[in-house]
Amino acid sequence: MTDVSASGGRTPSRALEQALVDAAERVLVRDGLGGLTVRAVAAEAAVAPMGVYNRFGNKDGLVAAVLARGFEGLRAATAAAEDADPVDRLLTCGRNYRRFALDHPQHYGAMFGAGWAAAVPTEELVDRAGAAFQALVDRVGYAVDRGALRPADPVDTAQLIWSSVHGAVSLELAGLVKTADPAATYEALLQMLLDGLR
Amino acid sequence: MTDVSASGGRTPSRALEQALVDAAERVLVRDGLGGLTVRAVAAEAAVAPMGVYNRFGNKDGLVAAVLARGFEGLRAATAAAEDADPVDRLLTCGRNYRRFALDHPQHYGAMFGAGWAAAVPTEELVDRAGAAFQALVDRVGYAVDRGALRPADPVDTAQLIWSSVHGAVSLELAGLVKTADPAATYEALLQMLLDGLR
DNA sequence: TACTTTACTGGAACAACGTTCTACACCAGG
DNA sequence: CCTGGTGTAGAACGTTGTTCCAGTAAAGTA
Repeated sequence: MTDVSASGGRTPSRALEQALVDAAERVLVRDGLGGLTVRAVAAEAAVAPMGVYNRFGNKDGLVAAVLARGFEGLRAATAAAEDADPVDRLLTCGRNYRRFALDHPQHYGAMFGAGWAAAVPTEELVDRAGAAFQALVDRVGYAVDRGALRPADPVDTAQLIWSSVHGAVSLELAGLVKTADPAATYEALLQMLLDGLR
Repeated sequence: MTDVSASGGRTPSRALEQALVDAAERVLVRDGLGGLTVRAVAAEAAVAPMGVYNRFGNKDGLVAAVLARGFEGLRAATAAAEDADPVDRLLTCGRNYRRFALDHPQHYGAMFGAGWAAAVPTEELVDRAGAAFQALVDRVGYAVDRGALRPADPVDTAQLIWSSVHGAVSLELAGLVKTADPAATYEALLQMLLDGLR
C-alpha cells in the first residue's frame, strides 16, 4: 500500500499525506465532525479530492489518521505526568486528560463518539487507544509499587480510573454536568478515586 | 403544533407519529445510526418520506423523538431500583443502568455520542436526560439520609456516580474494556464508588 | 538524455442522502 | 354537491462519498 520501495515511479509524496491530515484537523476544529467532508478537506489542503483516495483509500482512512493523531496527543498528555510523588503523578495525569479533552473537544468526541455506532473501529485505532491506556497503567503501577494505591492488578485499577475520568469528561463535553463548578466536581472525582482505590 | 383541536380539517393522525418513531427505533436497532435515514424510516413505516417532515419538521426532530424515548427508558431503568436497603438500591440502580445500555447499545450511543459534535442538543433532550439524572439523585439522597453515603450534596455525589457509570458503559460499548471480565470490572467500579463516597 | 512508471489533477458521473416543491387525495363544514 | 385546509405520493434540487477517465508532471532507470 504505502510501499515506497516499489520499482520506479514517483516518491509517494508523504508531504501531501501530512498536508491532508493537517487540513482535516483544521476543518474538524473549525466546522466540527459534520463539516469534515472529503471535498472540504481537499479544498482546505488545496488539493484535488482524489488525493484523499490515493493516500487514504476512503474518507474513513482519512479520519482514522486524524483520530490516530488525537490518540497520540491523549497518550502524550497522559504520559506527561512525571511527578515524583505517586499521588501527584496520578492527579496530574487526570488533570492533563481533562485538559486535552477540553482543548480538543471535536477530536475527543470523534475519538470516543463516532467509533460506536458505525465507523472506524480500526485495529490501529484500538492499538493507539491501548497505548494511551498503557501510559495510565504505568502510572497506576508506579503508585501501587509505592503503596499509594491498593495492591491490585494495575490494569484493573487503571480501567476503573479510565472509566470514571472518561465519563466525567464526556458528560462535561456533552453539557450534562449539573453541578455549579465542573472543575471542582472533577477534582472531587479524582479525590474520590484516590479514596476508593487506596 | 400538535394541537388537534384546530378548527376544521382532518384529525392530525397522532397514530402516524407513533408509527414513525416505532419504525425509526426498529431501523436504528437493525441498521445502526448510519442506516437511520428518512427514506428508510418512511419505508419501514409504509409512509411517504414527507410524513417525517410534516410530523417532526426534519430528521433531527425524528431522531430527537427516538432519543427522548431512549432517555425515558434509561430513567425508567434507573428509577426501577426500589430496594429497601440504600446500598442495595444504589447497586441495583447501577446494574440497571448498565443493563439498559447493553440491551440498547444503538440508543445509548446515539443518546450520548451524537449530541456532542453536531446535532440534536435539543432543550427537551437535556431535560429528559435531567429526569433520568434526577432518579439517580433521589437514590443518592435516600442513601445519604440513611448514612450509607457521606453527607454531601446529593447532586454532586450523583454527578460523580453518573460520570463513572457512564464512562464504564461507554468504554464497554466501544470495546475499550481491557480487563478479562467486564461484568466483574463493573461490579468492582460500583464497589469502589461505595467505598470512595462513604 | 530519454523512457517508463507512477502520483496527481481536473472534471464528469453515479447512488444515496436531507430537504423542498408540486400535484393529487381525503375529510369536515356549508 | 362543493370548498378549504390537511396530508400524501412522488418528482426534483443540492450535497455527500465514491468511481472513472483522460491528461500532466515528476521521479527513477537505462
